[in-house]
Amino acid sequence: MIYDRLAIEVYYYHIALLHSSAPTLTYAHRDELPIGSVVTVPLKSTEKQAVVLGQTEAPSFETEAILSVSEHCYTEIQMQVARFISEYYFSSFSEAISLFLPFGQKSVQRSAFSVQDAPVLSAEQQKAYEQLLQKEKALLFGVTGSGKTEIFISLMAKMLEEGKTAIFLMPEISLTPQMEKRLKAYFGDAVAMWHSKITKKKKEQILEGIESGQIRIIAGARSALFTPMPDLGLIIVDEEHDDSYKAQTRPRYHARDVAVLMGQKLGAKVVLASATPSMGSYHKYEVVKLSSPYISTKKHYRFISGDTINEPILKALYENYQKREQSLLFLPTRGNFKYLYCQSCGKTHLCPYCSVGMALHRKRRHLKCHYCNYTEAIRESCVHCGHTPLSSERMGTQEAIEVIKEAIEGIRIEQFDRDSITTAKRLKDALSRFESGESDLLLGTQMLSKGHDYANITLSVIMGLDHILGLADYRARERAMSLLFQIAGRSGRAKEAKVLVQTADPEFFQSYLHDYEAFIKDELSFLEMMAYPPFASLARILIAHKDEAKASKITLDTVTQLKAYEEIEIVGHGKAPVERIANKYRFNILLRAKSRVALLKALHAVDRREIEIDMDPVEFS
DNA sequence: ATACTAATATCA
DNA sequence: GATATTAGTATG
Repeated sequence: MIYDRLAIEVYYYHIALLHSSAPTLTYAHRDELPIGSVVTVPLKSTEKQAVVLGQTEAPSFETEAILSVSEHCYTEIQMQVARFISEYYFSSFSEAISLFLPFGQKSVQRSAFSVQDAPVLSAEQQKAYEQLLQKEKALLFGVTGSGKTEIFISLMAKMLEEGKTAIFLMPEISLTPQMEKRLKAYFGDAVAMWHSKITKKKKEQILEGIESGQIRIIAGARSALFTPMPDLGLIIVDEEHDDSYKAQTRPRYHARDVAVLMGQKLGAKVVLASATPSMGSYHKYEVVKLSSPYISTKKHYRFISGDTINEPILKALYENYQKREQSLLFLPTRGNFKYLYCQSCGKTHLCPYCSVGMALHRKRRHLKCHYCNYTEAIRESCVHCGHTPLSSERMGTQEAIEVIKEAIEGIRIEQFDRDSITTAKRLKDALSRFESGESDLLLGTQMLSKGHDYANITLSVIMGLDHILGLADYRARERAMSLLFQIAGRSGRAKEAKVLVQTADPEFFQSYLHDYEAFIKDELSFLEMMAYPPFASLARILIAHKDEAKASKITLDTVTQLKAYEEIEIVGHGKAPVERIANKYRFNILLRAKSRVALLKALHAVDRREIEIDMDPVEFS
C-alpha cells in the first residue's frame, strides 16, 4: 500500500461493503472521514462501494487504500437503525445498511409549503386529527370509508407547512394508483411515488427532487421507508395489518415495526392506520378511533353454506346482473396446502398442541401440523360434530369463471388475481373497464381486498373463508375476519349492498360483524391463553441445502444447541411445509419465548451461515 | 457478494 | 491427463 512506503500518516477505517454479506474489512485513507461516508474500495480485482463504520488502529495485516470518497453519507440515525435491523432480524450490517439510500451533501433551506385546497374534515375526522397531532405515535382505527385518507392528507399538509417532510407507506404500491391520484391532487409535484419497480433513472430524479427540496412527501411500499428524507416529521403506515410489510428475503424486517423505531429516533410522528388493525398494534399502541359517518349505508349480510359456487350464489349473481348492477366475488388464493374441514360445522381439524389447522398430505396419507410437526392419520369424521365426510377441496379462479359463465349467459367477468393482474397497466385497465360498466362481475383473490374502492358494487360474495380459518397459522382467525371486513368494506359505499358470506361457521363471523374491536379483544385473550404474539415472541429458522441429509443434520445440530436455552421453547422442527424449492431441501425450526431478549440471545449464539433466522415470522411455509 | 482456489466429476 | 463443474473459503 502506497502510504506505507511513503511513510505518510494514514487513518485506518472499518468499512462495510454495500450489497454484500462480507464481514467488516479494514482500509486506509490519508484524510479523516466522517462515519457513514460512502466510499469506493478495491477488493480482489474489482471495486466496491462501501460505508465507513469508524476509525481503527493500524491492523497487523497489509491494507489497501480507499479509492475515492463520494458526496454521499449515511446519517447516524440510519446507521443506528441499520444496526438494529442487522441484530434483530439477523442480517449482516452490510445487508441492513444497503436497504437505505445515503443523504447527499447539499443541505436545503426548505420553504414552507401551503396546500391550496386542504380537505374539509368532518367533526369526527377533525377530532381524530387533533388527537393524532397530540401523540408521538398512535394507531388510527377506522372502518373502510371512514375517511382516513383526508386525515392523512391533513397531517401531511401540516408537516409541509412546518417545513417538514413525510413518508407514506402502503402495501404493494405498484398496484394502488388510486392513492397516487389523490395525493397528487393535493400535493402535486411535492409528492413522489417510490417502489421497487420504478426505473433507476426515475429514482435518480426523485432523489434529486428530495435534495432540491421540491419533493416533500414520498409515498410507496416498504422500501420508501429508506429514502433519505431530510427533516422527516411524519411516517404514516396505511393498512398496517398487511403482511406484505414483512420482507421475505434478508434482511427480513417488518416495515411497520422499523417505521416505529425510526420515528422514535427521529422524533417524527408515526401513524399506523387500518380498518382491521393487527392484534399487536392494537395491544401496543394508543388507539385513535374513527367511526364512520357513512357506515350506516345499509349492508345486508347473509350466510350460506357450501364451498363451491352453488345455487344461492348463482341466484344472487343472476339477480344482480338482471338489475344491471355490479357484483364482486372473492375466492381465497390458491394455496399450496389443503386442510380438512367440516362442511357441517365449519370447524377445521386443529393440531392439539398448537391450535393451528393441520395440513393434509394426500401423498403420504396423513395430517401434519406445520408448527410442531405432530402427525396423525387422516380423520374420516369431524371431531366436533361427527359429520362425515370431511372436505378439503377448493376452487380456482379459472374454474369459478367457467361455472358462472355457463350458468349466467352474457355476464361479463373481470378476472382480478395474480395470474391476470401482472402489471400496473393491467390493473388500471381492469379497474377502468369495471368502473365504466364494461364488466358486471369482479372475480378474484386477495387482491380484491387491497386498497381499491368499488363504490357501485351492490353485491359481494365471499367464498372460502373456512379455508382461511383453517390455515396452519396462529392468525388464521384474524386473517379470515380481517378479510371479511376488508372485502365487505369495499362495497356499498354509494348505496345499499348485499354481502353473501359462504361459511359453515356463521356464528363466529356473525357475532363480530359490526364490531371488529370486539373481535380484537376476544382474539387477544385467545392469543394470550395460547401464548402467541403479542404475548410471546416467535422465530423461525430456515435451513435449505441441496443435500437433504446435510440439511437434516444442520437442523438437528441447531436444535441440539438450542436445547441448552431454558427460556426458549422449541415448538417443532423438521421438513418445511414446502419441502423443496429451487432444488434445495428445506427444513424449519419454530421457536417461541416469553422473553424476546432471551430469544435473540439464543439465536445469536446459534447463528451461522448455513441457517437463516426469521424473527417475528408471518409466513410459515 | 464474489473472486479465487481446491476438489471432484466428466470426457476423450 | 486435461478440462469442466462444483464446493469451499477469504476478502483488508
